[in-house]
Amino acid sequence: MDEPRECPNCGSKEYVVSRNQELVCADCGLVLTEDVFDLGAEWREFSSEERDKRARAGPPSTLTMHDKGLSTTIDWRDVDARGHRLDPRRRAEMQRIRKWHARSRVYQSSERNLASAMSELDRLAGQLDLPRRVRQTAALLYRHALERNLIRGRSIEAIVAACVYAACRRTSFPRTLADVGRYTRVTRKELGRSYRLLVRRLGLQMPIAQPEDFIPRYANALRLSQRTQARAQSILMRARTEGITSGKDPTCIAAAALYIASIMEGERRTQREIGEVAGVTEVTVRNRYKELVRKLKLGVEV
DNA sequence: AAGACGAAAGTGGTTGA
DNA sequence: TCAACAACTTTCGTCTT
Repeated sequence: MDEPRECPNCGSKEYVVSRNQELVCADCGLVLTEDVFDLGAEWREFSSEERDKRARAGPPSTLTMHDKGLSTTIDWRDVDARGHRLDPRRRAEMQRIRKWHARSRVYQSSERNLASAMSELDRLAGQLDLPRRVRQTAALLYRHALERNLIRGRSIEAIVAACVYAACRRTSFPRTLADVGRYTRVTRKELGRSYRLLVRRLGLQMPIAQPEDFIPRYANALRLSQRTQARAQSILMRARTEGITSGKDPTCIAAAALYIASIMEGERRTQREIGEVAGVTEVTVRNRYKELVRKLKLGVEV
């Protein structure tokens, strides 16, 4: 079976897991892997003293070994297999074993939680096309949530989705709650609740989403030119100085600005097309764009 | 035929008593 | 906790291209 590997650089067998889930040599800092979860072994949880005290028996529990390995339970009664009482010496030993057993289970359960959470995170992030930095932010948030015991009693899926959304917000990578919700079984309501919980309990402060953030993504989906994008951006800038943007759904504003820009630049898209990529109805695109035209006095011949 | 339009009624979330 | 409220959606009939 696998012994903890030696660091190829300095020979140390001590490792730490860095913030972004990389396995790092504790002595020289060499990064050994970027994906610690694939190792499947829990030995990295043993700190130096612990490892000396604990002799390993059996293989490392892998992620696929759901309830095997260490998770056998130990009877609380101080009797042996034949039902005879144990002598005090044996009893003390059993106490010790139970204690460690319980501790290892705590590790295991949080490890297992983390493992399934990370695979869910990966799946969700993949569907949403999230870049690495957003995924890492999400993973970090999840770890914090786990440390703060926010997961217990809630579904992993919900918290993961909330972390993903929060990560998008934090990194100003524009995905809406609805976008995230689209790829998870978690209901919108539950997702929103989890997200608020996360923000509150982790003391996060979020930059509010700006309409501008959504322009590139929508424009891309609609195959609109850079000129049109720039035009939309400048419309939004003016809208902001006029104070029209506050209180409205930023995606709606972005959609409306793009609609106007597409007409001005001669690459008209229908209200429906734009509404579709922005996830709003044609009616709302219309209302917002009418408002923009009126308040900004834009000369758009329709 | 498809898109744009606007009115009216309905929905889910926020706010403030 | 409840009601009022604003933003947004749905639906639908009509007008424009």
